[in-house]
Order: sequence, then structure tokens, then C-alpha cells
Amino acid sequence: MPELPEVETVRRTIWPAIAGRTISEVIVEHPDVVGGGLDAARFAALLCGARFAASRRRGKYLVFELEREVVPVGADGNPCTQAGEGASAPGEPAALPMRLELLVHLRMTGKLACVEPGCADLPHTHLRVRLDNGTELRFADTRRFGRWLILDGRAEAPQGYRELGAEPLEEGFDVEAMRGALAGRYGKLKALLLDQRRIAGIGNIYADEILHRAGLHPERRADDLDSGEIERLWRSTRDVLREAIGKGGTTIRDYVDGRGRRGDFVYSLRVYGRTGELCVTCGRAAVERVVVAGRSTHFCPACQSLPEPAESRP
DNA sequence: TAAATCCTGTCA
DNA sequence: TGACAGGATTTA
Repeated sequence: MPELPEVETVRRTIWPAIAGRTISEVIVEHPDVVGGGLDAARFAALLCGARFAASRRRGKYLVFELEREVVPVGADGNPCTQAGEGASAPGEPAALPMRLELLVHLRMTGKLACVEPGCADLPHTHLRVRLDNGTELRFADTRRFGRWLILDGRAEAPQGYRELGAEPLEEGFDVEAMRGALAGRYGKLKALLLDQRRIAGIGNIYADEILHRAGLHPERRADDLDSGEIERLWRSTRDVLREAIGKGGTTIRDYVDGRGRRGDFVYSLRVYGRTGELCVTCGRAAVERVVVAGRSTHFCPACQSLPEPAESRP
């Protein structure tokens, strides 16, 4: 569900309620959501007493920077860090300022909400973070694909996070960066846009919308674009993502932001979910749905024509 | 490069 | 009842 614009919207709507707050209690209802090989008890112990110092977004990950005064000691007397990974040497002072990063990935159906303590739970609430003012940050996730991970400077970040590609809305992401992302790729454009190692944050909805706005067929070969096409793809990528953030993301079914609001970019979608409808851009053809890279893919055969293979050209 | 996998819910 | 859903990883 949540792609870059939704994750950014969640971050912006959650952060004012948690910025500077200290975590007083962490309740893990379903241990599946804790990733990185950390058990629920250590996960909770690491977070308790930590303060939300900063937030940012990387691809579809929410990143919270936390500060805490001391290394917590678990019931077994050991510092609560990644199991077996470089725990404090004997005699090493355990009370040092400590910086942590909390990564949250919402995957398909994850939701974050900041609520007052008595507020009714959303269904499938798996994690609760109580803050020093009583507010609760809650995580609900129907399909339970979402994950919370802690990076404490010793544990290595998960591969998917380490290998994230360019941030498409950063200033440095210029036409040349888009050209670089495409270079040497024999696969299809749709697959490339979904590849988080090339460009981070684009998912199935925005991939389709970006390609439609650029007038490029999802099955075009990625290394086969001319300069004008690369520029169109670059511009569409930035425009679509920025507009979607401006409208609070896209709600097809489940997605809501940190305040429970739905995303209005759903009304701006031109091809996603419009199979069989006349293309709103050209009015000349009906939107088609095919499967590309294993994902349902929507496009207008008139706006996004596929060049004929060379051997069949006259 | 594709398929299977992790889950649950919804819709035809 | 089966197909499908906005994601990512692992396996073939």
C-alpha cells in the first residue's frame, strides 16, 4: 500500500505528536512485527527511555532517530543489544549516551496512529509505544508484513535498506541521475521503477501513473530511451510524487495517514484502477490492464505506444 | 527474470 | 471458492 508519498505523509502527520517525546513503555502484542533478529523483550528494553530526536524518510522506510542516556540492562544482566553482536566488553561502562535508529516499514497494510490512551484500537494492532505525556503511537497491520527494526550502530541494516537507490525528490536527482538509473538495464521500464535499488520509494500505483504521464509503455526496454524520453520520465517521476504528497497520498482501500485521513491523490489517478475506462488524457483509447514484472499494470495504448520491433518495420 | 512466500480481507 | 491486493525477500 504505502509508497513514497504515503510514507512521507504518515511521517509528517505523526511527527508533531512524538517529536522530543520520551518513550515510557513499549507493548509488543505480536512479535512478528519486530525484525532484525531482535526478540520482543530486548526491542522494548532498547526503546524504553529513548527520546524521539529526529525523523526522516528513506524510500518507503520511516526513520526515527532516538537518543537515550544509558544502555539498558536486560533481565539476564546483559546490555540489550542485538543478540551476540559485539555486546559491551566486561568492565566497559554501560552508561553512555546512545543513538538509535528506529526503522518502520509499513509494507502493504501497516498503519501508524498517535492517539490518547483510552482510544479504541484499530483492528490488528500489534505494537504500542507509550510516550511520557500519555499519548500512544500505535501500529496496526492487517496482513502483518510490516516491520519495526532497531539499528544501534553495531547491527548491520537489512540488505533492502542498505541497497536503496536514489531519492527521486532530492535536489541531486537530476536528469543525469535518471539516465544513470536506466543505464545498462535490459529489463522493462515498469520493473525498473519498482526496483528499490535504482530509485527508492516507487510502488505499483505510482509506477503506472509516472509511465502514463511520461507517455512511455511499461514494457519499453529501460536502456532504449532517447534523451527526450529520459527527461520526460524524470520530470513525470518528480511531478507525480510531489503532487501525490501534496494531496496526502492515495487511498485505494486501506491507507490512512497518521491522523486517520485518506489520501486525495486517488482522484488524480489517470490509469491505475481505471481498466476499461476511456483515457482521461487522450480520450482515444480505453485503459488496459496487463501483468508486467508480476504486477498488475495499467496503461493507455494510445498515449503509451510500444515501438514496433525492428524486424517488423517496413 | 519469474515464481513462491509471508498474511488477511474483499470481491466477483 | 478462487483470484487478487498498494511490498520485499528468497529461491529456482
